[in-house]
Amino acid sequence: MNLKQLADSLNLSQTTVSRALNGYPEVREETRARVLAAAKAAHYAPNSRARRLATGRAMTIGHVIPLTGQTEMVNPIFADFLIGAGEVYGREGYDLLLSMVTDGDTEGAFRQLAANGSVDGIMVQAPQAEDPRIALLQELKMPFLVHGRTGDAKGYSWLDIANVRAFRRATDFLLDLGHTRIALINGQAGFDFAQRRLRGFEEALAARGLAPLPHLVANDAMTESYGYLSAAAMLDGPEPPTAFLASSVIIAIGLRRAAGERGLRLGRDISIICHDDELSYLNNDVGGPDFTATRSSIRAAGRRCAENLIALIHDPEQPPIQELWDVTLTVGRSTGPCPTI
Amino acid sequence: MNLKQLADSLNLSQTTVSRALNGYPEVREETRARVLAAAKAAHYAPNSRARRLATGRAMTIGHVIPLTGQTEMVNPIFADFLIGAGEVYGREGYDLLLSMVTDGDTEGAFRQLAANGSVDGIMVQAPQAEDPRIALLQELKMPFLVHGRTGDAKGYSWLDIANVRAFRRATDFLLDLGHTRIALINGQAGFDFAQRRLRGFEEALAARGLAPLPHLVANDAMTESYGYLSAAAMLDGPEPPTAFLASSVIIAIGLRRAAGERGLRLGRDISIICHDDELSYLNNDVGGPDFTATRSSIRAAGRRCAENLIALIHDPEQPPIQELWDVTLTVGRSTGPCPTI
DNA sequence: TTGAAAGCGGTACCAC
DNA sequence: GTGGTACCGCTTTCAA
Repeated sequence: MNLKQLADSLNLSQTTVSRALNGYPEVREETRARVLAAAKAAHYAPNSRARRLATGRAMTIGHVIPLTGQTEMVNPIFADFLIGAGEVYGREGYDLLLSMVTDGDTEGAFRQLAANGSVDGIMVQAPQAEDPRIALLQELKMPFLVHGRTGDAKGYSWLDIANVRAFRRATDFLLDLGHTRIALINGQAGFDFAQRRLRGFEEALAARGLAPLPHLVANDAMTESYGYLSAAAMLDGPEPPTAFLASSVIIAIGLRRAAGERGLRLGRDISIICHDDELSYLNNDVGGPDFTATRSSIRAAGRRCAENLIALIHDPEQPPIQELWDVTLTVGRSTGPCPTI
Repeated sequence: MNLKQLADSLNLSQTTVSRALNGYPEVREETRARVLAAAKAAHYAPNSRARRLATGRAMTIGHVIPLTGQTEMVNPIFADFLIGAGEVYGREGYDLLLSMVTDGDTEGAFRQLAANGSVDGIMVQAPQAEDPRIALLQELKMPFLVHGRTGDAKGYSWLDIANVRAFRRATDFLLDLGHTRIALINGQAGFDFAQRRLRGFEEALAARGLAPLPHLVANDAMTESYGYLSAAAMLDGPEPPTAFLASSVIIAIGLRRAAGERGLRLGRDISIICHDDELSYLNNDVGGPDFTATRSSIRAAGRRCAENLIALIHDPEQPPIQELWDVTLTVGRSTGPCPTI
């Protein structure tokens, strides 16, 4: 059943039926009711391909995932962000186009999406401190929103958390408890967020005349085994840390395993503050059951990014959206307070 | 730049240019070369919206993710399967449409996708033993492929692993080591895979005159905390298990933590066999660094499912594709052999 | 080997 | 309020 057939069956023109279906005001209410009833009865649904061609809009938003080696996006974060964004897209009538780039040619993928008009906008995740994707998307005049920022965060739209502030505060918290040997298990150094988190860490230490201990700072792709291995090495090495600051839940899972194996109980023998990217979450026990809090905050981040990207698509001329989220420091959710030294 | 403009600039018809670009044989090679060169120079890319309308194909495959409560798909598996499938789709010129269903109305989502023609096929994941999605998609005449099976696996296409065999073999392995108190940390009982895995477990035990110990069998959504809590309870309770059979890496992560906290070393004090869904993986230490093996096998599953779904879309009349993957039992990858009793 | 023209199924402008 | 009709940009007969 297509529009023409529906219109014929009602003895109306396609125009009128289309207007009735799309809520245009100039249709008589009685007519609209008839049309709606007939459409429902016939299980009519407008062909999205035709509609897209006619309107010139793809009603689709692209998420492009680079799959090259280390830089690859980490699982839990990736999935939950996607889910949050997907919820909003669905609600707003947009489809989510997920594009995997395996050959490292993200640039080509963007150009392709722009040239063949299959998306109305693109979500950019995990920006590097200097990220060529920004300039490219600007050149392509493709609406986009970045989750996170580059070092120079001017002239484009992004949503990010206040990484420096979050890590300064978390470090302060641990310092207040008397810790002096605090380890920072950070993400890969190229990512902007990792640089900002390090800065927050350094600033808090500097304010008390301290500096990061080189053997207690690690950078790598945020995985469980990285958390485990780096924590194990630090705990077994000289001058082991008395507290950890983990850059992600996934790291903290490994970290928690290393601590557990050594009989160190969280919140008593050792402090772990886990930051979770995104809407933000900071605690000392890596979340309650199933990381529910973390997962839902990441989803919330996905939702807010999606909402803002859609706003940008609807009005590309608006000034850049730039929103900084502050982090909530939640402590002792299930393991009690962090230990003092 | 569209086809008409490109054709005009070459003093050719749209027809010829289209044919040249799409590799039709009746174009003179010289003409084709001219067209190709001009298209490249002009950065021409056919408008996908127009092409989809004209061909009647969406060149898109839908993955529908239900987000209702417990049944929700577990993160790592979800993401890696998606990545594997996405690789293949991209290579074959298909887009991946990801649709989140938040209100529980998966049926409505399927009907919508079918009616408005925005996908050419649908990938179905995590089927229940009896799953209404199968009949619905058949009724809608929408090509689909199921990763996993229902209890009655007839009349539709699926790829699945040999769950019964895998769990029988894993249980046998543990029994051969002398274990008698083996715990099974399984997925939710409604899922077909959980039922088959239980069956394999039971069969292996029965062959030696044993039966599952009720206090050592657990069913729930496969999460880290579920693995942790159920293992902790069993280890601290009466008649603790000497070996675990975990239904997923994510469970095994939690399980490993519980063991670690109690000073039990894997492969020495306790045996853990972790099964990973999908293409399949079975070992005693939950995979090497970063679960690389597990993740890549799940991706491989995604790839194979995608390839088969595309084959099905290209020829919907072919007999159902039904493929059973056998599992490899890998032991002692990094922690040595499993302990004998 | 090439071209003219009729779709594909909607949307939206312009009359009435 | 309703209808006629010209697109949207490409594919695909059918003719030449």
